[in-house]
Amino acid sequence: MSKMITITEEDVNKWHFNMPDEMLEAVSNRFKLLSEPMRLKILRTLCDGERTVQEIVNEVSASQANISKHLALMHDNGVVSRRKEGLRCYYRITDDSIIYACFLISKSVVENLQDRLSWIQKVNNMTV
Amino acid sequence: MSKMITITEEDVNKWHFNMPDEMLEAVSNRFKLLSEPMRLKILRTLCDGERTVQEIVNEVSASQANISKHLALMHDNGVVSRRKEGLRCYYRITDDSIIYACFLISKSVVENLQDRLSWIQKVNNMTV
DNA sequence: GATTAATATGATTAAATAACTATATATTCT
DNA sequence: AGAATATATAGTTATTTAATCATATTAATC
Repeated sequence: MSKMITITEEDVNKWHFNMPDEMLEAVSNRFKLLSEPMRLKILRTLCDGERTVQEIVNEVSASQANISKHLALMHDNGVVSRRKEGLRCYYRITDDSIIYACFLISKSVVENLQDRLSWIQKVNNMTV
Repeated sequence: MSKMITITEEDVNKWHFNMPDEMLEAVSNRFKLLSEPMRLKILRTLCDGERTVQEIVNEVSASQANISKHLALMHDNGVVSRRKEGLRCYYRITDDSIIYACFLISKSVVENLQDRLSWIQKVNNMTV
């Protein structure tokens, strides 16, 4: 049986009833970390397991300084963890819920696009 | 039985293997929408069901112009939908996955905080 | 048709930040 | 010790954007 996660309606109710404003600040901050394509690229790479900075630099083809800053930012916020081994520094995703959230948002974005597409097609059928 | 959602490891694998760079752009954009405390406040309000602009303005105590702009932005991106009725405009969350994602991210943030707290406590026990 | 109410939109300003360049800090190897 | 390698960090610049104020649009009511 494969690893999986289940979210119930109660969970969500708990979320929106108990979430104080200060907490929203922290949550928005976490979302902000996920709102850069470059950081998502890095996370996509790390989905497979830990990687050194150089490996990430090669996979996403960006400057070393840039990647390093993004990793530092995500590390400071607990999104990724690191492990030093000699000269290398291995980064990994701290918590799988990040990836689950990425999946959910992707799904939502795709469904949105599909809705718009089908709407456009309907309009086309009407006017042609 | 309450409504619920389940995400498997295969879903996630599908995500990170099939996600092209252009899609990452769209996903990061969606995350960006969720990265403002004010917009999260609005969404938290909408969790209960549809609300007029005025109702939201009252609940989150911000200016009408500000709320209206945030709603317009989220509407343009398909995060919220709207329904006009006379002078009023009712907004609602388009897709529940948004809320599920909020829940996941909140959970991740809370767990992060707890980890740090327990670490601090360990250090305290050592030095006291 | 003028007035009022609800919502949306333009223009401006201040703050945040991604990318870049150059440089610094380890750590390993000779 | 010194060279080479991997990673991190300042400092700068350009871009984005949230909030605000003023105004415009739209719909209901008198």
